[in-house]
Amino acid sequence: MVTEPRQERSRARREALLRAAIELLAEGGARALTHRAVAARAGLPPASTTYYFDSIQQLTDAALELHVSDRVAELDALVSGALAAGDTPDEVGGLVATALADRAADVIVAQFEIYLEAARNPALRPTVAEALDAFEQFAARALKSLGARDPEGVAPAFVAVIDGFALHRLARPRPREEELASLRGAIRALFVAAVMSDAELDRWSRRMRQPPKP
Amino acid sequence: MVTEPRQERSRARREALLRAAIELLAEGGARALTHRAVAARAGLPPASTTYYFDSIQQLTDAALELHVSDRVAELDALVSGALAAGDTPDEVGGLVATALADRAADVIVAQFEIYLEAARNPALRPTVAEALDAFEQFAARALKSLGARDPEGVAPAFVAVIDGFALHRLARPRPREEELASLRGAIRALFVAAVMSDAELDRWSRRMRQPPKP
DNA sequence: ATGTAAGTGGTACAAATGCACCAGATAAGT
DNA sequence: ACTTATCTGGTGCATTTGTACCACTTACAT
Repeated sequence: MVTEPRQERSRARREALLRAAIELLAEGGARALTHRAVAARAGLPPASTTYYFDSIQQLTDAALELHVSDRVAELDALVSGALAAGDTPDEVGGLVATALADRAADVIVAQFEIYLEAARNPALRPTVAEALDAFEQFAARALKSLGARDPEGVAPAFVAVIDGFALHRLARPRPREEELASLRGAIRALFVAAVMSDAELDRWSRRMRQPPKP
Repeated sequence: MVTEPRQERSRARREALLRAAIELLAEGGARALTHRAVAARAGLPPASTTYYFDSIQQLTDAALELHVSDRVAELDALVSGALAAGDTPDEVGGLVATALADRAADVIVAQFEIYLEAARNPALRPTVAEALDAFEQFAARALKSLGARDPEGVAPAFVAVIDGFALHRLARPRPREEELASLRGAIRALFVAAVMSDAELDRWSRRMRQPPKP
């Protein structure tokens, strides 16, 4: 068992190891997360990893948790900024879309690695759930301030579409303008649907062509 | 260099190794993909992996490609089925949403591992891009048959929201009904926006409350 | 049928990896 | 100042891993 560091320099070293781990994870996937590689990336002796963490799994988990809390803080600033800077809903949506589309790839890769790891390791779920809930609360806050009828109900879709776009962007980069147009369109679609009443949605839904029978 | 198998039994063995690799990838991530583990899972001797593949990386890539083509075939059947079975757009959307939400977790995990691997290994990009394009073409086909104004333009958002929901479901499982309601709502929002004209969208957009200045 | 290419299964081994250990240095509490 | 807990950096080792090797069997073309 390893206890939390009591000295400042030590705390900094521990954190350096975690950030090095995140970098390696983003660059090379879980395979790249070895004691030696993490220590080397952090510029620390090989044994430092085993001093601060009982196992490589524990190191990984701790790194994921740190990254998650970083992302929550980042989004907090982003949403506040967009709401303060944007004059119209489309502008706010555009600002958020741009900021999210411009995130560094390795940050996103690491975040998604965490989601996947949480899928197999339930011990990580509470941390991830907290982050996802936080993301959705930010979205709900923004949606509410724009007059959405059911901010909490729409928020998950909002976060989902953003992460979905990010995931696809990693795997198949598209021209930035095309990507942004798509993302803005999706955000606007969710915005509009969020302010429509059920009856109005139904009315529009009925305007769609019926699927042709083969 | 390893050539394609000439004998049927051999081809089957190669494929068994690839499917075993996908299983292991879903269960334990990239760390779990070792020669021995793959061979053991496939019930084959340890050396079979080195006979069929030059390196573990090549094995991994081949496995990812196989999985991708499986998913494309699966979606083909799904979309055709939903379009044939659903009477209204909401029904079609509901059918698709349900089928997608009910996919086995390990299938989705493997798929997303592939996206992330493509982010770091550009050699995989063409394969993944092909799959994403195929997904979007299916979506565009469905959207078009429902009367969307710009099916190709909306399709990426459609696929993004579906994958986004899937990703979040892995990391933070929610009650099935809640999840389905969210997903159906998002799909309906994209449907409705897809049949609205730009002018109509603008009109609705203007109905939103302006963000309050702090 | 028979020679050759393809496939099989077992073993071997160098390298990498996770983790343990420990002697000395450093900081914190008294 | 002194003592104790914490931290550091180096080395050692058992396991696991990737890959090479090879004797043997099976399938296929001639």
